[in-house]
Amino acid sequence: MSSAQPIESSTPTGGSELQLAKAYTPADAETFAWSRWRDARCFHAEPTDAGAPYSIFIPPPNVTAALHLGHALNNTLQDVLTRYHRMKGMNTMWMPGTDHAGIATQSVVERRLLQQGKRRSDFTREQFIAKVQEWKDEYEATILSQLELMGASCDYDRVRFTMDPVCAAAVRAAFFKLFDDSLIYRGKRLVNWDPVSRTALADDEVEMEEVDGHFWYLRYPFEDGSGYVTVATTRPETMLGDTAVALNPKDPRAAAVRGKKLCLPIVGRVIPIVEDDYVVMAVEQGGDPADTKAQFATGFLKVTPAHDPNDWEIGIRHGVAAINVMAPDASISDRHGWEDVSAEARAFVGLSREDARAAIVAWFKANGLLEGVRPYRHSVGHSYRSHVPVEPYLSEQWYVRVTDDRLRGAALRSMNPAQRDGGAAASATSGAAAGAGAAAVGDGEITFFPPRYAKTFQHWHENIRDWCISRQLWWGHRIPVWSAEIAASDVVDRAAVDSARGDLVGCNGAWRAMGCSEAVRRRPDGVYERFVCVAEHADAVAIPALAAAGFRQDEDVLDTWFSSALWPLSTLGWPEPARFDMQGLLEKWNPSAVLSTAREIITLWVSRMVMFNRYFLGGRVPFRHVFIHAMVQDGFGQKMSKSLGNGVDPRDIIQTHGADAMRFTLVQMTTDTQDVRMPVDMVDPWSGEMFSPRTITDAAGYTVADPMQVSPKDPSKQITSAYGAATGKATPTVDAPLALNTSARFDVGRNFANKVWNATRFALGNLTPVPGDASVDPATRPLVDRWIVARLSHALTTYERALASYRFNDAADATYDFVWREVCDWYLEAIKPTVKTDAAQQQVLRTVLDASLRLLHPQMPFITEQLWPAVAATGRAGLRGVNVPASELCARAGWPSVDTSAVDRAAVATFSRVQQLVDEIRTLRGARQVLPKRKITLLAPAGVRALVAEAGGVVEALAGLGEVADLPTERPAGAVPIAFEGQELLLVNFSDAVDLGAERTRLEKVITEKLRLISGFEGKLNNPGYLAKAKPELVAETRTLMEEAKADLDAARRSLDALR
RNA sequence: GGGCGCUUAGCUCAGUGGCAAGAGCGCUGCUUUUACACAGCAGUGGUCACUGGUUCGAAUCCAGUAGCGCCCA
Repeated sequence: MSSAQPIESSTPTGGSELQLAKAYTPADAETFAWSRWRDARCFHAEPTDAGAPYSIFIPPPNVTAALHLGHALNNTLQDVLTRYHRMKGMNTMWMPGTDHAGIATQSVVERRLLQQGKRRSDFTREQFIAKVQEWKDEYEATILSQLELMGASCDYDRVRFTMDPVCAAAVRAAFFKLFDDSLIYRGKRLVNWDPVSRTALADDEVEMEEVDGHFWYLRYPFEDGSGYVTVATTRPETMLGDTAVALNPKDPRAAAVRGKKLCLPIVGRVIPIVEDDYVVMAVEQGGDPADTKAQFATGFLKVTPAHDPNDWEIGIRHGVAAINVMAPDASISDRHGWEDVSAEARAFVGLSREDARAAIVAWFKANGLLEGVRPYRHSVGHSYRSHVPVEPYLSEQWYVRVTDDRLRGAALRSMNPAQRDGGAAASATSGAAAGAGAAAVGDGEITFFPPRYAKTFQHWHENIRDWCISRQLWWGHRIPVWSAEIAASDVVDRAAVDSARGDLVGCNGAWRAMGCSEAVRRRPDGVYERFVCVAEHADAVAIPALAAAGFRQDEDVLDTWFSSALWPLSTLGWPEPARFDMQGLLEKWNPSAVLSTAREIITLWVSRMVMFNRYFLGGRVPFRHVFIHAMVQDGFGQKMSKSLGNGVDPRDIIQTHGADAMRFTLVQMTTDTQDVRMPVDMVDPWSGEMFSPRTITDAAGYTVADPMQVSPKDPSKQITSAYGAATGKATPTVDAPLALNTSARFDVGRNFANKVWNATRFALGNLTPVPGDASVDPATRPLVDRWIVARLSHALTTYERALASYRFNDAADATYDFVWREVCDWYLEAIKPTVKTDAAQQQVLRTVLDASLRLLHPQMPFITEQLWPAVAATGRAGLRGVNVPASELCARAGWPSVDTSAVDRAAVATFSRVQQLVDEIRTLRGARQVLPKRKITLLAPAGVRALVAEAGGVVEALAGLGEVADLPTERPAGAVPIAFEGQELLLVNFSDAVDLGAERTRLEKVITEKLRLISGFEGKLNNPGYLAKAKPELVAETRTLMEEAKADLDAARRSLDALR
């Protein structure tokens, strides 16, 4: 710590209080707290530590970029849970780490290389991976430092990366077992193919561009010569691969063509007519006239499963073949699956797709089968790399058979039965297992918060498709399979392989003896192929042997989610903990307590973790709760993104508001009903002040900050917005510096932190350092002390209940209301006159303060840790029935508790009356603008005076009373009446002269309000249905309220009369 | 196209059948009362998106309409 450290303690024997700076400076607390936490290693957990296990696996952030506000939110919530349970005494471990994010990371690195004029193909695989590795190292370090800045209490000794050796071992083991259990197979799939770079692209690497194209109307004759149908297409060159024509079953012509066959022109292939809902009907047949597609459609759709994703789906639904007519360079080819090449069709083989399009259109025209051409503007996917149109291309990929009951069924059975719809469907999907009747390990153990997300999970699994796990990338876990073509004579069980119709058939050969798993298949072209999956421990022996035998390793890597799916296993050392010195972790911390994540990832990640964890760990679920948190959007309901320049960097917020302020605000805004809008403000680089930027609408219709802004302090000074910088529409310069994004929302947290700081400062100034006496019994204390102890208990209970059901905003509000509204506004104000001289009251204050810091710690760890030693230096906290066990560190302190014996419910009720009385008097003071210094006199009946007496000076102090006396028989001149519990009280001496006009206005307002109330009550009480059916105590309560309101009304009327 | 949500004060959001609809920010007035002006006290502000229904009673439950968002296809 620097000399700016705001805490300076005097000599212990000096007896004087500690000195704190007037304003809270977050940066000091952040440095101070981390130095203590690090020294104590207090976030490290060992399986042998005491306490029931509580663990959380961080959703590993991608190493593509620094953490954004969404990460800040999710990690704050996880940290709140982690710190809370640690304080509860559980054996708490929060596993940190990062994800290699295959496609995303490779893309950003390739994009950066492209700026230097280089491509992936300029490097060897090893060189390129080294480049990506550099990027990863940089961002992994950034991310971990961000987690620390935010105060995340991860077990940093256990940081994992999805491609480090521990995780890689798990990937190898998992793949091997799935392969060996025949849950992995080869399948076909359409990928986004770039014919120039000859690579597959991820969906987000495809850029949609508007293109001026055409619809060609082609005639396909019926096989029986009875005429033709006309199909419309934007891509006539694909017709060589047509295997059906589809129309909508609702089309009026459907019955007439049902069962008929068509003869595909040029090729001569006979193809069926199928009926499918997907087909857009032409306007004439009942299609939507407002739908552009319907305007262009004929109602007949050519189906080319191998060259169009929608046609692929139709092909699967109707069982028609997929015929690939193109080579990887997108030229027409008869060597990639097209076998029925007619003599006429042979002329097109070898043409580029562009030439083929022209030639085919010409052929249809020449043969009188071209019905027409219409211009059509539509969007076409282009490669972000080569900028040519992307070709949907059929290719062979590796799949996991997640539709198997051992995976899909297990995931469904893991659901809490109370959250799962449809008992019948449930037992049907459990298949054979349902017959056994007994629930297996892990069944029914996963509960979603909020519950509605269980539906997403269930629906996903009921409609799940097999999972394509291969990716044509270099960055990732390489698929551990070697393959080679083999002679038919080498196939041992040829009959079984032949009857498997292309599927892999496991076998026991020489490779299995070497520790590998082996399978053989017969390809459609009749060639036999052997696949060998190598287990990691067999690498040294098997790989050289495979290479020598002519086998080649698969070039592809695994989908990123394959290693992510193993996260709860791999990070704990599965399958060989001893190999990495990680014994005991898996048993202790898997299953974890909760997975906290965003909803978009339920299908990609949550589902797969459940399937894998259950499959590899004997049915165990990876986590018992799934908490889905809200999304943070900008002030216009738009996603925060780099390109819109509306993102808020957590590091900027930490700098301007402090980490605790950011955390508190994020926790408080996390409700479970809806997403949260965060209006984005900017920091003026010229003045340092926050302001709301001018906005414009961009081309895509988004509301964004104007690229150039002016300083709110000095309109002659220019500012560049993040949107301007992100889009290149403005460039930050010395004369127009970049403004940081921030949000005024975080002021709430900053103000609260400052309040906590100053409340503590006040308390420290009033606490005489003593050993502390925990035997002080709250029951012997004055009303206000008994009240605050009861309210502490209430706050703790509310907080605990809220966290138990992941209602974070309720938890934050509980702390805010208790600390600010109750401790600061009432308790501290109430004890000001007495606390300095009352040692027992000091013990109450010390204890309330100590417990408050503990209560606040999970959400505001830094400020509480910094204040902790100062409070401890005043003496041992604790009261009879209020337990706050001593601790060196707030982060390791026990969670406070209040025994029911120390909770005085009567005190709460009485104090609530005191608050009402004070409020009434204050309202009048406010209305009459009575100066705070002026002491006024209250004239009240005996019952009210007794209440004032019981409050022990609190009413006098908070309402500014100088004297309390009995009501005189005659109303004194200048007395102003107020209503309290249906009685009339008088206030006198509050002003030198009564303003009659103002007084009349006030009373008339009171009368109007009371009349409104009374009419509401009367309406109810005159309603026979209400009297008959509502709960009796409710009716009685209404009557009481009615009586009070009437008394108040009468009093106000009398006062008004008196003024006349 | 299918699914899941949302619409409450100027703004951001609570409030899942019962007192008179709440909080924070903003705004207005007063107060620099030695914890805090990043504050205190008081106040202003709402046809609970719309239409219908159930109920003694609806912001809350049901149905429909409109708008917005997300996921899947």
